[in-house]
Amino acid sequence: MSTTVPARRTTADSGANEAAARLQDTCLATEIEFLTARARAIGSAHANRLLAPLGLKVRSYSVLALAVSDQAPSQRELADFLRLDPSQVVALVDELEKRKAIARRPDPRDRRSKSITATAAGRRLYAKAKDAVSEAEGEALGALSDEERDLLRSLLTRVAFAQLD
Amino acid sequence: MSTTVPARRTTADSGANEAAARLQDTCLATEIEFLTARARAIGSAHANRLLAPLGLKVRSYSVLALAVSDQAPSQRELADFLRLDPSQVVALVDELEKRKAIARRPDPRDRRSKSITATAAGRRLYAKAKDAVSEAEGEALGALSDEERDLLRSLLTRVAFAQLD
DNA sequence: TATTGTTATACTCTATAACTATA
DNA sequence: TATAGTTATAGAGTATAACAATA
Repeated sequence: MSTTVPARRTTADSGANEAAARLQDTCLATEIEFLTARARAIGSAHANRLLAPLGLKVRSYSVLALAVSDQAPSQRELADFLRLDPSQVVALVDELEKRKAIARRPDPRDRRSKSITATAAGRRLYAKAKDAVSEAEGEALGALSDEERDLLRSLLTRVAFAQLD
Repeated sequence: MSTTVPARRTTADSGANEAAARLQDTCLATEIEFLTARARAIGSAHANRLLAPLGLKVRSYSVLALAVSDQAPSQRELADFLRLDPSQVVALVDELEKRKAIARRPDPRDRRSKSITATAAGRRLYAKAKDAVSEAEGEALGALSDEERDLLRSLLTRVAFAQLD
């Protein structure tokens, strides 16, 4: 299948792979910014595909996951943590509330603020969704060993939470 | 500044950081998918901010970077490599061509295809843009040593180019 | 006066289908 | 018949400003 003849395509697939191999020698392909973007595009495509049967996407899944935690975050805290605008969180919370997966509770200590918590149905939904996301992560990280995944996780954690702004 | 009293906010900043610290204990915060998305959001925000004075964003910068390489990629190859739809590449190439930074050249071996190459002005623009992106990468990866950055780069490369689909 | 949640709005990004010209 | 580039369009994601309730 491979050849030393200078770049002559046979099928669409091999052509694309040849081109990708050539372009991997460019400066751009060594930039962590670019690699992160490409890894995320691949990862969220996998996750969205496996979450679709549950009526979720990575963003609504993320809100649900934080609602299931015992932290009872406010919408503002969700927005900061997920790097979303507060107005986007409104829409995501609306959607999950309409599905009876989460509930808004007024915070007695600050009545402007609303704590987001999961319902029993929301916790059941999350259990399935978490399995789907685990499977997606397995697909996306198939090239790495368990130890390498742990290493990647710890490096990314330090980048993702470097300044907590 | 810190206290052992249970979660009582003083300023907006410390409140956000306290919440972020609490939410870092959740399951979601250990998912590589989530960490990758957050790292990318931070990284591209830095890069877009520093590229703005040059009239570029991360996507147009990426097209320019590949045009500057000696690979003379086709638009289809750009789309595959950058994980963009071919119709999006049309708009990006249009924009950079209008600025005289890149040029479309018909491929003599396949007249359907157009090779994308940078002009002299495009190479000068790229030189400045690359500095901006390097600075952005420095800001985003300040928490990591050089060795750790190399390690992160090699792990992400294997994830980003696992199957070359 | 400042902040939380909310609404409205616009802009960017992404995905899809159809068309043309070549192969 | 299939592919590269193009156009058009719709949908998803993102950013901004303004408002009411509360601090």
